[in-house]
Amino acid sequence: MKKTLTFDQRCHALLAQIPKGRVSTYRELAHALGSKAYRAVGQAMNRNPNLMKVPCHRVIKSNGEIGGYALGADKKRELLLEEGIQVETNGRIRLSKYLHPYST
DNA sequence: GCTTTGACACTAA
DNA sequence: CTTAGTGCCAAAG
Repeated sequence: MKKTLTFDQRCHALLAQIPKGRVSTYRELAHALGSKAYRAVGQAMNRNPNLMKVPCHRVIKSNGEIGGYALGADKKRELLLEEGIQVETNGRIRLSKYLHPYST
């Protein structure tokens, strides 16, 4: 039995901690892992970890923009609205209000 | 084991 | 505000 958890897997783990109606950013996520692999974090999502298991749609850019999504950024925006997350007319999200604070 | 690929971040102009 | 360029890291080829 080995863990050898890949960077991606660790991202999924943190992602799973994000409650509904809350979001996180690629930067925060990477920072929580003690890395600056902002890009790698996104990679983990794009590789479709488990859309049913990991709330990939709750991860946005550090500047508040929606960012991308494997199923389309538009779809992602819908999901976020479903979560009760308001999106500014400029297509941005107020991080100061929805950003999930990690325990670490 | 080096090269390519990205759902990003940051700075400068 | 936008555009362009550079830096960053891990996974896949």
